[in-house]
Amino acid sequence: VSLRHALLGLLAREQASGYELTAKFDRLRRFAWHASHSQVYPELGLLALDGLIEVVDEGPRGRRTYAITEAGTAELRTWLLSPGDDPVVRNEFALRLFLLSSLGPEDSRQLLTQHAEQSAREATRLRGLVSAHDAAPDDPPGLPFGRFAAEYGLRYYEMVHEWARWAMAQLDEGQREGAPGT
Amino acid sequence: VSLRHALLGLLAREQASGYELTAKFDRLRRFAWHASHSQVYPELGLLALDGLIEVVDEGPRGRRTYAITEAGTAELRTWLLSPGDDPVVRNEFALRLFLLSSLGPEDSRQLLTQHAEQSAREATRLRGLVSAHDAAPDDPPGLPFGRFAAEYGLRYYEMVHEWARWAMAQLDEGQREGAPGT
DNA sequence: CATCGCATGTAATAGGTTACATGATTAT
DNA sequence: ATAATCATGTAACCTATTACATGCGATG
Repeated sequence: VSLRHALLGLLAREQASGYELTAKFDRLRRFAWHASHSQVYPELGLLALDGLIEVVDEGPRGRRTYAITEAGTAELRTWLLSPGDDPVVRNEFALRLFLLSSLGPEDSRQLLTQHAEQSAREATRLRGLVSAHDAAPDDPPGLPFGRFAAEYGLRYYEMVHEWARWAMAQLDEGQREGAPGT
Repeated sequence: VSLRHALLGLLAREQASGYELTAKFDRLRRFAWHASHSQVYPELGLLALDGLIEVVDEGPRGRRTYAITEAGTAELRTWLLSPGDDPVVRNEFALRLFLLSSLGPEDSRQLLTQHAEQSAREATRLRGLVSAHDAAPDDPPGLPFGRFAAEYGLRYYEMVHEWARWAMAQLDEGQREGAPGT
């Protein structure tokens, strides 16, 4: 049940309302996790019942700001430091990359080109955010999710880009010989 | 509904039974997708009903081997070549990495060390498989999921490893100054 | 005073995991 | 014989998405 721990982790950084947490998930979605508000609100209620978080402020339109409690911090720490069984990743983008060799070489090349461009765009976007941040480390805004996370995202998309270019080169080579190694 | 397309993609490479497809998902799980047999078998039934796959062989203990049909190939191609909306990734490993700055610097360093080692191990394992494959490209076995996929996995874990080392260096630097930039 | 964004909630449906259940073949 | 692996299926439960529903507060 990672949603619990994701919420605890977000609240450990800073207190927030369900609405804000939902927005944070929107920025996490391309890298690690996602949850919609219909999942967030009930789970916040349960976490509060369990004493892992608490309401620390009530604002304008029914807004409740939650903060992590000591018990919550302990629970989060335990989870983060526990080994964690072998990872299960769900990544439709990667799935498409893996299945691409089911296509003919022309289709594959088209797809790879598309993915190479897409990942390059993402990388460029993140590079911009990162260098803006490094120039003026404005603590709250700017970066999607903290400096470490941004660096991770940047390196991830750079990696995908390089991989796609490599794969295209492989295709070209295969073309000139025989079977294009699956 | 990506399960359908994942199954179509796997069957496009080669015909297989539900049992074999389930095993393939086990090898895909750390990179792209997963499904258990209780999901696979019913979905194969539906795909067959829709004429996207068909039974081409019946073996020993009720074993049915499926193959993709022309309609299935067309459907897969359409899906693969369609742009695909912005990716949603679910990756508990990455989630842990992102939340790590919620911890104190000592805990963070411990976690990063752990992750650096884990990703190094994975990278080494894949590097072994890849070079064995490149030496003797035995088509069916050896690689977890094809040469392109193995390369992707390898580069992914190398990237995570480098990132973890970079993050640790950042921590050290932050230590010597003030706040460790989130 | 109208529209947009903030803010929360619930219900219906779909997707996915775990547990239960069965039995045939192969290897030891 | 016995155990391990192959092979499928279903039921119960949990997780997650989409749709429905409501209303306050700020901005133009």
